Amino acid sequence: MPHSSSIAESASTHSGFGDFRMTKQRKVVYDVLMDERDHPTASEVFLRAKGKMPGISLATVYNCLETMTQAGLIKQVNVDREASRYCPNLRPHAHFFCSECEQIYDIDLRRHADLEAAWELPEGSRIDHVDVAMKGVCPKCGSATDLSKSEN
Amino acid sequence: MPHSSSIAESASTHSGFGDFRMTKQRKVVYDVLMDERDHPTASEVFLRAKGKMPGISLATVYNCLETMTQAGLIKQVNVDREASRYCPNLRPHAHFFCSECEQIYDIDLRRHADLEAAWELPEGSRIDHVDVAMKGVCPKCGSATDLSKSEN
DNA sequence: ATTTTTATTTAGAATAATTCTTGATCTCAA
DNA sequence: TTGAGATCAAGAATTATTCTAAATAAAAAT
Ligand SMILES: [Mn+2]
Ligand SMILES: [Mn+2]
Ligand SMILES: [Zn+2]
Ligand SMILES: [Zn+2]
Repeated sequence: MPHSSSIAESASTHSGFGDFRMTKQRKVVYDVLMDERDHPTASEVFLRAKGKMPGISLATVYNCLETMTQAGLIKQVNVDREASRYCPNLRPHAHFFCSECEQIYDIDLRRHADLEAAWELPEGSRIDHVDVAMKGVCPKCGSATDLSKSEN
Repeated sequence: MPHSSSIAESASTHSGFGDFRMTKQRKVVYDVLMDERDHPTASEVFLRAKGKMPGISLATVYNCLETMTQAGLIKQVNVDREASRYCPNLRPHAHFFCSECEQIYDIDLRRHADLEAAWELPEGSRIDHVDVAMKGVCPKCGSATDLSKSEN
């Protein structure tokens, strides 16, 4: 048996595809997302990936992010019309976007919380996916802003 | 007293701005959204607006949608990376996107439902806005699909 | 091991939604 | 009426993303 076996090393296992290959490039892109779980954009992933594999191209980064999203290994996260960001956290979670530091934070669902119960869904709707995005100010920026506002 | 007084006829009243003018073009764009509350894109609004005001330009439609969004008269709705759609429904509501008919439906919040309670928000977070988007199949398409699937 | 097939990578061109620029036109208020 | 600021309009520019086509790499078949 060879060395470590992470989720990223088993190929077609996790996808809905019969043929998803965890290539060197895809591994690098996946590792970039796992290294810093800060929801980078494709361009940011590209820059970081070049550190590990100088020859990789932006097109390939886009390809990898696309196929891995399709395969369900990562998630694409959209905030308004900004560039898509990517997230390797597969638990169901919401995203909190701090408008001060422009960081995106993962927000976990409370146990037993029923998301769909809060909504007046028409009878017979089939829900495949629920996307929750919150905007505001994170605790760190909130206290910093409070201080700068009181000193005037 | 002249004719009807809708929300769209009072100018700076509803905005955070000191100077928002409800111009002829903005009224046309607003009325397009009110006429068919189906979340059209900017291009769709443009086509419909030309019916009421042939000389209007796409740039102006974009400008109107932008300023009216800023003013809080309408909402911008984003589904994935697709073109933004626009919605004049100011009540807090979620959006349901049917992947069959590609229609967007407004989903109202149940009374007394507490959206933020479902999430493990870090202490001290300030939430300004919560965005909920659901994807699936609407009742109409759901039953239609069932029939076409069983006849084979 | 060699060939064949298929998937993937890559660079650059193309696309599409949106934003920007600039000058004309309109509106408000002095 | 006149001047300042707001808005409109046409087209250029931007930007994230997708597409294209040829080269490369990996898997399967021989
Ligand atoms: Mn996330
Ligand atoms: Mn709506
Ligand atoms: Zn912050
Ligand atoms: Zn439908």
